[in-house]
Amino acid sequence: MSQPKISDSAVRRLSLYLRALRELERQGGDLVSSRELAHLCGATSAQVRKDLSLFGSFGKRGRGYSVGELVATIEEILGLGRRWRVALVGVGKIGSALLGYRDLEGRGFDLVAAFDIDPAKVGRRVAGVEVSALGELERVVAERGVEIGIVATPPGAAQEVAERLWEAGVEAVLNFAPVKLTAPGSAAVRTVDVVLELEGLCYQLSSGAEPRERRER
Amino acid sequence: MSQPKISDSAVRRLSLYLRALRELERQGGDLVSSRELAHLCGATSAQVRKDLSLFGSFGKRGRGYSVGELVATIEEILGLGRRWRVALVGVGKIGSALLGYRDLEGRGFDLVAAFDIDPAKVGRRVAGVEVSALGELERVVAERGVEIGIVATPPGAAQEVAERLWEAGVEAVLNFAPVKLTAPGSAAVRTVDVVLELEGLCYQLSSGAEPRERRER
DNA sequence: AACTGTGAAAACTTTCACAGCC
DNA sequence: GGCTGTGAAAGTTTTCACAGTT
Repeated sequence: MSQPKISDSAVRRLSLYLRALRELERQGGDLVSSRELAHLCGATSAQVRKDLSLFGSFGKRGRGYSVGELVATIEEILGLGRRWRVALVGVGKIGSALLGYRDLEGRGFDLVAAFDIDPAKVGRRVAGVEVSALGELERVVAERGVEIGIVATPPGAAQEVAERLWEAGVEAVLNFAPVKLTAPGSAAVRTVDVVLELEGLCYQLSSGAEPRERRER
Repeated sequence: MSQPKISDSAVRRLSLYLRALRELERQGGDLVSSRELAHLCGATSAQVRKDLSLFGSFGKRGRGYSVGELVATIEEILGLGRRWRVALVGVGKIGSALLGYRDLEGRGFDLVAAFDIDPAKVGRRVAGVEVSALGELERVVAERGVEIGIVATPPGAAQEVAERLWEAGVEAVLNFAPVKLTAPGSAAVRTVDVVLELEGLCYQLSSGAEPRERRER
């Protein structure tokens, strides 16, 4: 499965659908229409159907989609049918907040290692994860089979840390440092930048541009 | 200024350009070509020129763009020619990390209030900001002229908190809770969701889809 | 009647390629 | 020669609208 190459925004929407579907499942929902699901996610029904139809026909005409099946299908599409091993580099404020974010586990992500350059932090346990010395990165990443790295270092260190992660075999990096990471061809990178998001909000406030509404008649 | 309505991704790129330009400015850079700037931001030179040309002609043919002028121009476009007053709701792990994130101030955002429902936290100062009771939200937001709200509450409380912020006159919300916020027409909302980003990385890892590279010959 | 799946159309975004200027 | 600014072309994403299914 997962053949078609889909856009970044389609991947984002699939994640949103998944989140809504799990909530429906929890509430005992059985069937859901594209209209309902769209409403829950701020999309349109046509968009929902199109996104899903790229991967197959999962709905029942006249009735809708089975919530349970759709959860399983989207998990499969996104590669979430298994658990992922994650390592965190940089146990500062954001890093600690992430270590304490128990939701990750519930969503299939196991934080199996944490690193910091500060000797005062090394050896401590933060939210159940032992902090290792930065020098141990390569060894620990290999030993624990880390697949995803989270970079939460100061900006000046981020590129180097990311390179060490790639070198050590980590193919995906989630970056919280406000810098552009230059990655080798095959690696996946996403950056979360709070200032950038705030600036986007300012633009909307200043330009008076309504955020284009998606309405469903 | 700021007349043309530009896409969300264009706004994001402008923020990225700005970040790179400030760094260039700090290093004493004087002129920059669209090629260089693109390289620093992971865009293409044509994209940079197009983005900027939507707002006017700021470059000098044959030479490039003045770094200083461009910083000022993009700040103007994004509405960053002034300071913005921000309030945080939810002083948990993420909330505390944000309060401690001194970079916000350097980028024009003043954290002027923080709220929490937990009486044990109310009255404390976190990173120089006093935590107020949630019940005081309306009063404090009005008194301090808050313009942007950050929602860092548990998911169940996020919609209600956001509604109170909108009611109190806050027109922009940055949401860290993993839920879709339903906003009144004119309000601007952005959501930061770590799990969603991780899921996006998993898709790339599993599908083996190379993240389309942007190369400049 | 209700709803999916999907081609076709529309809208939007990015890239190309080159005239014009320094 | 090097670089911007920009129409036109190419590419991508979203929306429409309806045939087909239960």
